[in-house]
Amino acid sequence: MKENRLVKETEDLACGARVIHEDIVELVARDMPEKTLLEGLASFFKVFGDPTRIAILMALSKEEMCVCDLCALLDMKQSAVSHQLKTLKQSRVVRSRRAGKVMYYSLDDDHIDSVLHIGIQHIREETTEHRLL
Amino acid sequence: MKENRLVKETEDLACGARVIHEDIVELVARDMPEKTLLEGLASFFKVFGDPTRIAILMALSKEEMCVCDLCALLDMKQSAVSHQLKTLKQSRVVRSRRAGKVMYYSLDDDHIDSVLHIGIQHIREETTEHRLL
DNA sequence: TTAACAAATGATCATTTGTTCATATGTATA
DNA sequence: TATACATATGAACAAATGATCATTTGTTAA
Repeated sequence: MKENRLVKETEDLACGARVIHEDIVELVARDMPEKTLLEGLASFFKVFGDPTRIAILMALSKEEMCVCDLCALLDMKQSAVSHQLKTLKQSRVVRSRRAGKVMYYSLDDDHIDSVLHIGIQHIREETTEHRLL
Repeated sequence: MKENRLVKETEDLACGARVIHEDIVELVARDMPEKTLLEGLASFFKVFGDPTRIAILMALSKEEMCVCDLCALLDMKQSAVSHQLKTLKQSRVVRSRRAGKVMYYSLDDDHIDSVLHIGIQHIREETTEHRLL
């Protein structure tokens, strides 16, 4: 039976599941990124997962802006904006520069803009597909 | 005073903040995406903000895989994997196809792979910069 | 139809997250 | 130095999230 070559009954896995395609699992396992990279990626993207932060990023993708201007633009408390900017900065998504009392924020590098635009493209194509189907 | 042209003292904003660069705020406000798009983007990216889901996506970026193989690869309970796959599918990040009892999952489109790779690039350059500074 | 199994789902619970309030820093200027 | 202002930060709390357990749904083959 050639099926036996592919199917391995392993009741003793921690997850309690059987492996159906042992070969593929091993192949994929071989070049899975390290846990550190997976976590790094997750916390990088997590930052994009909030509407307020996305709004901030879209704004900064147009212009460098200071905290209180962002407050006005988003109609949000200064504290809330500052907290979010801190999150964004810690993840190196945004950089800041001081000019007297004013702190100016801008996107850290071009990757940020790229990520945003791919997201927008993905969403637009989704809604387009709906029309086609 | 030319400063007065730029500075507008608006104590009556909901956010209680003053606008320092009124012109920039208005400029940026003009082509801010709609709230719907901002929320769409956020929930799209939110999906990338978890190590387990990133692991699943990295795996699927190599090979189409079924649920129990993912369980084995990630050493996770079938239920946990299924729940995450549901999340991924609802956000149209992943698609599924049934073959008998087995459900095969794969990335929804090329955007997903692009997003992942930009993330990886961003992280790599970060660590490179550290060495240079 | 029944047994076996792959996958999905609902409820639960500990943990994380985002906002708010109150307050603290840091900077410029009177 | 004292005051005003731009921003940052800590504590608190409601809301969202992810894993787990138990159970259900859907599919195949005996």
